[in-house]
Amino acid sequence: MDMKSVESKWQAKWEKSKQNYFNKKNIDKKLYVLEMFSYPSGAKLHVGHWYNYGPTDSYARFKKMQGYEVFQPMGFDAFGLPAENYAIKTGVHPKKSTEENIATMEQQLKNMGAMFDWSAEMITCNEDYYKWTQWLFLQLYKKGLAYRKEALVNWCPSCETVLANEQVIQGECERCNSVVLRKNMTQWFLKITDYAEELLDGLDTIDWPEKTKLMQKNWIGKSTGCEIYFECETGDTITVFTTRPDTVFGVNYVVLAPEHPLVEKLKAAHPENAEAIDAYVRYSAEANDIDRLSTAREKTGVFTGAYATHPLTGKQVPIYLADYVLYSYGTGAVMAVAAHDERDFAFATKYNLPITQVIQKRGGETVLPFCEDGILVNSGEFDGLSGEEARDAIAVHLTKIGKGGKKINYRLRDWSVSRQRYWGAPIPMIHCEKCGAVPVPEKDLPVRLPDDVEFRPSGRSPLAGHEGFMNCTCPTCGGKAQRDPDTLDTFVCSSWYYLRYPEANNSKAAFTKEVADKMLPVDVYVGGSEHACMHLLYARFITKALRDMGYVSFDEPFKRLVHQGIILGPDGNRMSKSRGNVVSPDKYIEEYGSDIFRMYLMFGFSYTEGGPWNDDGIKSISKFLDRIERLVVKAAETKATKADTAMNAAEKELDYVKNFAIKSIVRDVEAFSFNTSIARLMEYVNALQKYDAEVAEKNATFYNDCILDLIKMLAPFVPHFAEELWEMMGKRTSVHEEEYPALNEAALVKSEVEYAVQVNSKIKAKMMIAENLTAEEIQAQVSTHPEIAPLLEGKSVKKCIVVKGRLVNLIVG
RNA sequence: GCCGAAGUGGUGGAAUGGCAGACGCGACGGACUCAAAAUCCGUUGGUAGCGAUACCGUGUGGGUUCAAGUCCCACCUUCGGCACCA
Repeated sequence: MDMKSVESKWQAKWEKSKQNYFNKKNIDKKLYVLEMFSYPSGAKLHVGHWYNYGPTDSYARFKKMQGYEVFQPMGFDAFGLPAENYAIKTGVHPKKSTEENIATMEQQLKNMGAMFDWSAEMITCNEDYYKWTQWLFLQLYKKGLAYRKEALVNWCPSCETVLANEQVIQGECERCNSVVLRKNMTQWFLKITDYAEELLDGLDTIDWPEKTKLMQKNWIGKSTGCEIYFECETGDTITVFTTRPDTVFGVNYVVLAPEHPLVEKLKAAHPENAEAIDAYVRYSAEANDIDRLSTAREKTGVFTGAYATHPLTGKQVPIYLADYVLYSYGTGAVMAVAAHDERDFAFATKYNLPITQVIQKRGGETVLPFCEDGILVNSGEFDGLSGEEARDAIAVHLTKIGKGGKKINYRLRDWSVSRQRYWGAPIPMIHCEKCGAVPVPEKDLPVRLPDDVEFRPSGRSPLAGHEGFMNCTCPTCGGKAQRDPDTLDTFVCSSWYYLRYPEANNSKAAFTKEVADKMLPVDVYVGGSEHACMHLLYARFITKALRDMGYVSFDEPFKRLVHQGIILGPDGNRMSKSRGNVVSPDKYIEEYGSDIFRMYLMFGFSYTEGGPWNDDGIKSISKFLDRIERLVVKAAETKATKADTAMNAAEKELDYVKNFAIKSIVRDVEAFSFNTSIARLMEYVNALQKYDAEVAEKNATFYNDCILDLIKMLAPFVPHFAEELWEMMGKRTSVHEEEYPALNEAALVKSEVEYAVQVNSKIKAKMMIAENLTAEEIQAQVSTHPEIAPLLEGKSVKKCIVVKGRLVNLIVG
């Protein structure tokens, strides 16, 4: 078959019939199947896109044949750094390169033959989309979930620009390899930490890979502990957070992060140490990511000269600064228990500080640092308690005396969304000298991204240099004001796009509650696991925030999540241009067509595992389809050679294989186990060939139905090929509008089943045994088997295990 | 360092605690052909044997069980995530 012409023929028909468009009339049967939309950074689809979209489309097509009204849209996540970097390198405007890439990719996606509803397409860099991204930001601002604060950003001193975290590769700028510094800048943040607890709890309600849920759980990083107040000699209170209040009697010193606000006061109180303190603060501020990431980095610190009072013992403990304490976590201060914390131990050893043991190992010698749970010693009234008892008792005691209490901390940080970049949605805020930060009124959206901007790095946001953009009037006081020169992180664009698809063309609203509550959540979401702690977390947060603002009624955006694996280069490494192991789908599409390419992707790999690319498998799929074609061509000409009577043995066998395949495929496709589904199809084709070759007098009606069922079963996997065969069989409709073949359980019941017969757990024989026998009858029958009987002679059967339909195990002695 | 996943023939990969290797690829043998391609049929985990068959076999070592690739313990290797989170 000439696959290329067959494919374009059917693609044209589908486009004309609009049969892949979602039909709102059937909304009560909706199934929202979504693949992560693509990022048009390269000009063409790569194998990864194909592997995500091809098999998932087969899933969607399969569900459609099962009677669901499938909604499967596609769009482009079109803002972002690669287009801008490309522009900086080549001078081509990001808008131009993005539009060209999208045009190419759209065509390639159409050539794939997926049942995307192109009427719902949207592109995040278009005004009619980013207008609503800006609207979303304003709603978050109104709700108090967007705020501005000074924060550290990645700064490339050579490019003179801020870098996103993803642009920092092992501490270096991805473009010029300069060592990235950290710099304080005022940034917009979204308050995702408000939802930390709910984001954690919600994980129990969704059908996601356990691995991904665990990654999110660790990322959110809940830890339960205690806050404890240490009175400082300056009269200030140093609050520390600890998960080990049971070790509080072992505190040897208190450590502040170098950025801690109290540092200035301590310096003033101890001018003799000011110089050393200043030097240390400077030292840690200059530490770059490479040093920071080094696991072997030695602990450093400096004594402030000041002391704090231990809340329970009243003892004076020295206050240190050390950058192994992070200002951004907990309270930015810790109590150091050298005997029971590895870091504190290392620090105390280095600076010759005392080490006080307060926990004893249960049964065994305590080797310091001892960081596990044990029995309390040297802890006054708490001596003898176990770790768990002591943590509770000490927390209760601290609360009673007003020196602290229980506290929960999360590692999750608020989401920084300001990007000092050009190719993104402008942040819809105005800065007025009189009124401060003022939101752009919704009626003035979108805040348009101007085209004529110098986007080459200059040390500030590209938009800041565009006077026409920057200068505006304050919506509150009418005075002169300036726009925010930053753009939104592209993850903001992708945090809500699934809400937009069902109403992609709504010009009055981002989406409506009425439609969203019916169409969402997304039933099955398929994409790479690399988004586990970014996009997938942000989207959950935004959904919950929108729910709290009353815009939707559901809690989670993606009910079920599936990650496809990664297709590696033929050498087993990740595909990369520098390795030269990139496999381009195009030449295979050219040679074999998209159906064969898709089926190979589904058959050659375990979907969630992926693996190295290999050319051999694709030829075998091509041959498989050739065999089917020959079978169907012949069947289309087959005339009845036998009266339409009851099935004979050969027909029963064929019917069995067919129904077995149906049953297996229904289960396996649901589990995204495409390779086994196709294996069952191959078995069915083998059985059809056998029947065709061996049975001279065919039951033509039966055989014809078998062939039609085969085509229906092929349809989700090779959609164009199946349409062509369907037409060959004289059909004038689309096979994709057919119902999936129904399972006939009765066909799977066999009168005799093969049992494996074991004696003392070793297989000795195989035997056909009637289906309806009791365990006793089976044992009796097995014992007469010529291979088995001699083995039982003179011995007694002590036990007989019968596994219905599978095996018999005789234990003899 | 911590957390997680995975290790199965020459190869891609299958196996609700119940016949390991489904279905393919490759290889070997055969049919068709002047020949080749294509197609069709057969064999194909290893070792020993003409053979029936026997023994061994799912990273390594233990264990639980009538029965373990699957469950438990320890270890090795690879991959992924986090990384001074108190």
